[in-house]
Amino acid sequence: MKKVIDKFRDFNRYYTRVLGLLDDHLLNSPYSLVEARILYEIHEQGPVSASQIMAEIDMDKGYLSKVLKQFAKDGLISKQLSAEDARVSLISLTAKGLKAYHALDAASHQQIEALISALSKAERRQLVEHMEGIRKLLSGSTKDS
Amino acid sequence: MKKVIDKFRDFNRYYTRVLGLLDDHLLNSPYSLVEARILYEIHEQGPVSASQIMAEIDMDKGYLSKVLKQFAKDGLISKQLSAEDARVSLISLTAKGLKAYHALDAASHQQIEALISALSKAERRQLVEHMEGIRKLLSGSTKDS
DNA sequence: GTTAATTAGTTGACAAATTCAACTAAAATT
DNA sequence: AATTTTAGTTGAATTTGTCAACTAATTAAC
Repeated sequence: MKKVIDKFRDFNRYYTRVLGLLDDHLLNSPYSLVEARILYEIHEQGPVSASQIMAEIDMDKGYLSKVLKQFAKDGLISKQLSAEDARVSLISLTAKGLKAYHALDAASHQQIEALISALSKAERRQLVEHMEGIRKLLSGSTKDS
Repeated sequence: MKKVIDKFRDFNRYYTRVLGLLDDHLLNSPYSLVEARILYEIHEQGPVSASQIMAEIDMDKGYLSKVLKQFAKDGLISKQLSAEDARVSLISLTAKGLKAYHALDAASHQQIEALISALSKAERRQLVEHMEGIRKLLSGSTKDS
């Protein structure tokens, strides 16, 4: 009988693969994983600073800066200087950015839908319970470092 | 009340972060994520072909070839031509490779241990049940494409 | 309230990771 | 025997990510 930690690690390998399969699909889009995630955060958090994005997604600030620069160049986002702190720009999605986000969102949604298509209502409820259970058990250990 | 798919996606974002934190720790080692995973597969599957590794980890064969080349150069693996099929080499860990694997394995083990250190026995059992529950519910949908 | 230390973000140079297509050689198919 | 497929390699190119140095603004210290 395997120990808890080994089972945990088995699951991590398994779920890494699930996430990989889901992400693959995203490759029909012109956006990388991180780009998609950044668009998501901007959409989610309304006008948001680069620092706030960094707090959500762990990534190098230099790299983030470059991705945002490209987004701006592509007309996906707009920046507005913060009134309280002139160092920070608050970033929002433009109409074009919102459209890009929606496309990614819809694709991702469909992916998951396909993944759970065979599950009954009860099974879907169980699935979500398992996910929330894991999160509950691990939270406290995964607070922002 | 959020729908199942949205909760699924929430969990994916959450768990991506958990995996990211765990992987971070691995950065004290001289090996990248994929390298660690490849070492794991070689250890797990005994003498194994590059193709078999590719079946487990989804990655470009050219890239895998290069990583394996470097492993060989570093003395972590040895190759032996397959008796049945002269195109394939069967890869094994050398003593040095095994040592490298064990170091990674121990570090990863400790990481998880730290993550669940606050959990009681019952909670750990629940955690594993949730993980196995997810896997059971999703398997069939996640067969090799 | 001027100096020092932090913080937000940018930039360029660089290194690492990944992709891709062309290639060799062996095996399987027709 | 000729063709196609499969395993693996290689080099060139791109993408991705890191790092340190930098500017400008804010906060803390004295």
